[in-house]
Amino acid sequence: MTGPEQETVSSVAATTPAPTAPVVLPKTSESENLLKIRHSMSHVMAMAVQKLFPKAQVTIGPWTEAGFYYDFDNPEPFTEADLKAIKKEMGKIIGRKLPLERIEVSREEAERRIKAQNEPYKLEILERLVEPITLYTLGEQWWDLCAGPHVANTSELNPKAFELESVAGAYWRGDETKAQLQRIYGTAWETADQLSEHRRRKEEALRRDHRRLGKDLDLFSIEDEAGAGLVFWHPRGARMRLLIEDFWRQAHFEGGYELLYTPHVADISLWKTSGHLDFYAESMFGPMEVDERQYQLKPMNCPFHVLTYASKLRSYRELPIRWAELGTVYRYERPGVMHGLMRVRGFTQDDAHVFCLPEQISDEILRILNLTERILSTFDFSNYEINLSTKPDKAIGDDSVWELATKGLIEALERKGWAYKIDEGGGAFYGPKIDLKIEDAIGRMWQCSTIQLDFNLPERFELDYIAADGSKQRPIMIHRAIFGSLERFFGIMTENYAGDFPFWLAPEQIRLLPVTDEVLGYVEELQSQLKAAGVRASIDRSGDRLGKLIRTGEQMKIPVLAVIGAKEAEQGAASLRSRRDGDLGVITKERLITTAQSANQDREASLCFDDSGNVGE
RNA sequence: GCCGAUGUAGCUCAGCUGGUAGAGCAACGCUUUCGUAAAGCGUGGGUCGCCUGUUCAAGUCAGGUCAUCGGCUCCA
Repeated sequence: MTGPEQETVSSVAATTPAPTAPVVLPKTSESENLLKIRHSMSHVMAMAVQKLFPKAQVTIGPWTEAGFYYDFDNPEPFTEADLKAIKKEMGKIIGRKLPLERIEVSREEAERRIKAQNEPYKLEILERLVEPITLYTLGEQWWDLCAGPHVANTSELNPKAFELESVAGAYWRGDETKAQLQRIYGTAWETADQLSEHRRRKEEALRRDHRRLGKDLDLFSIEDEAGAGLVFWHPRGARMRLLIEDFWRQAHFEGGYELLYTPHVADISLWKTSGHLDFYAESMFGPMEVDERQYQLKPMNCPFHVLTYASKLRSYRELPIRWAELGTVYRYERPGVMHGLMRVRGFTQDDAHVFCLPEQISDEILRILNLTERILSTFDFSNYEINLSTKPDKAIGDDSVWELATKGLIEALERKGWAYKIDEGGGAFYGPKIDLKIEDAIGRMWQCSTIQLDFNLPERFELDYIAADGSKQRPIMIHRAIFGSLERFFGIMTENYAGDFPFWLAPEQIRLLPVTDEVLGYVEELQSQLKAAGVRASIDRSGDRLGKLIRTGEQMKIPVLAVIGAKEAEQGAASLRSRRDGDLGVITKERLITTAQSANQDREASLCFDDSGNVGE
């Protein structure tokens, strides 16, 4: 468990950030200067590439949040060594203090200049440009079609504040049927300090990578032999998942839901009826034949919940019906797209469906928003970005239904008091939706939760209920997921906490560290008492010295390490060291047990003792 | 699926232009019974992702395949 790699990892974790003034990284979108730098830097790179690789044709080269990239069509892919050479050439160009000049040209003039250079992609770009057509020269020789803005001279570019980061394939115009280009990614800043801060952040993201932590903390694995995108939950990860699921179930029961279990496969006719076979087939595992019937592994849970609804006659008095399920689904993902727990082929949705009356929409959505907030905030996600997506051009259902439903969503958001953006026409063909993104500890946004109205499935399965007047009516169906995918959420949460899980969620909460073998009897007694109280306590029996026991415990990010030597054993106590809060002092075992127990009950992030009642010094 | 890179012990990695594998940590054993981030010594452990080919000889070369990583595309 302890490799050289881990040493780096844990020493980063152990050292508090340097107390020097923090470098604030400006965003391209906020800094005109940075935007110019990056724009110009991409031109400098393109010029460097064309000098070193005369056959390279240029395409586009925009700025990004952390830098810039440029796509080239080059007969040979660029290598790492090429990047070094390109960077060196860029340094030379910058050193020559070349002016960048904006020139406005006629379409004909631009075309003439491009043809002279034999740049077919530029010609294609030109076709789509509207006047005024501008180009920027870089020195005497080189120019590119560009709207700008740019720095006035390469002397404004800091040769110590940029780096070429990677090379990757990219399609022309992002279309996979078009030519594959070579994209070179770079990062560029105003100062060298900003560049090193950018590097530090990249390392920080690496340190938090759930794939790394999943391995180091022994939470899960993905096994080649079983196949890509299929997750094995190890005992420690499984324990955490169970805690998450238990909390989720409790929250759902309290939130007025009932839970369902449905099969993993069903006769393929179900997927014909639902329409998935028509519009979702390429994301589905192929069918399997059993007893001359075709069965289909489920990519979604909804048809099962719909069938459950349809299993008997429903009255309006029953509505709203709220059913949730932790349903494991399988989806075909193309090779090469899998990514740790974030993108897999088998995952568990925290899926729920609400069947309700049209006039109940707003109440039900509000109820879902409240439950969503409750569940996400328990994992310390409390900054949200909300999108409301409305009717697209191609849609089913009457305008009046869409209007009613969209109004219901807006009303719920207003009642909740949450700010939201409207994505006009961004809804699914079968109904409007609300998507919610959460912000993690290092400012990244992740979309997990989604609430979608569905006018399609009730229609296809001819769902109905008996209304007050005795007539048959179609219910409104709402799909919603809060975690989205349990696997993916687990990955996001792991990165959010950087593996330093809150006390209640940690797979191993308290590790007892015997200073000598003499105290093992007492340590074992304490462990079984903690376990009896539902606290996940373990004993480090390695026989290593205390320093090593602590080191190992910290590396495994155990929330509480309990040092027990002769003194503590005699006092019936433990000397506690909290990963989050440092030394907690010597605490009697009774207090430790009750405090840990209530911390579990209240889902606390750490153990908290007030000062009274500590044992001696 | 596409472009590029990678795949050697449980982990992290070394192994030059082909001559049947090494280190550190981990594991195990012995000694040490130790007080808040690594005690000492020793032992075991790999058909070098998999298949096929070239060669007297393949971890090393070639082809295929699977997986992983960085992207593209797609998406929970």
